[in-house]
Amino acid sequence: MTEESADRADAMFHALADRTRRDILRRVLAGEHSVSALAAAYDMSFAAVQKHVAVLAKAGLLTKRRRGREQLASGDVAAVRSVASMLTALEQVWRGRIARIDVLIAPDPDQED
Amino acid sequence: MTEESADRADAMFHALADRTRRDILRRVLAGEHSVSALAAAYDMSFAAVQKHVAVLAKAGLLTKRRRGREQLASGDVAAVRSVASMLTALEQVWRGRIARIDVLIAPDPDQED
DNA sequence: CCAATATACAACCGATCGGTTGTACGTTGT
DNA sequence: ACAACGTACAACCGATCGGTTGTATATTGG
Repeated sequence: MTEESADRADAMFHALADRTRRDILRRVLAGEHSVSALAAAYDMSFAAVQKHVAVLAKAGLLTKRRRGREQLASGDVAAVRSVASMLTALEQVWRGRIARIDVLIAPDPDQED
Repeated sequence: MTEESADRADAMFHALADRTRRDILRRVLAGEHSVSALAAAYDMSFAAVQKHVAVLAKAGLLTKRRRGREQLASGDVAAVRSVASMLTALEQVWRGRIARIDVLIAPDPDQED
């Protein structure tokens, strides 16, 4: 379970670690856009943008719904908030120096301490 | 300097997109730790941990100070907050459904990100 | 002085990344 | 009916990633 949430965190931060994807996320948080409408905004191939959208979708940061031949993407604000809350948890560690509840904050990789 | 802030954002999200680095960051936010003290906590080589620390340092998420032959790492909570504020900005885009696409493309330089 | 400690960094390796082109397939409008 | 559109995916490529080992350089303690 902690392993899964770590996988999810990895995927979300990775998805956000690319400026094109952050820009796409901004657009789909503002409103629904088809993949081709998104692709038109960038100086790269349709396939490249489609892959960026897929990365964001896999991370749960956006969802897609079909409308005819189009695929409409919408940003998932709850997922964005969940990333923000991870950072808030880190900030709380700093604030309180609560080193003892470390399991709550970050699912530890295999270490023996 | 939109390009530089995007570079910084790339570096920060990338640094956070690895569970070992998130765990290291959590530890150094809780208090100063030498690189070797950190390395002792993980089932990987010292060099691997040292590189993770370097990635976090390059992203500005931690700072190092020398104490004799040791290098003490501390988490930079301001940097963590700056990442959180990027997500808050995204959430605001969702909340307001900002229709001004031009603002999304060219963020005004006097805003904090 | 000398051995142990702490760090840094280079070289290497397999895996993944971010991009490309090409192909396939369902949907739509005329 | 059928050409154009929208999407998905595979194969490929150079670059980067996350790890390793090995070496170099300070610094410390006995």
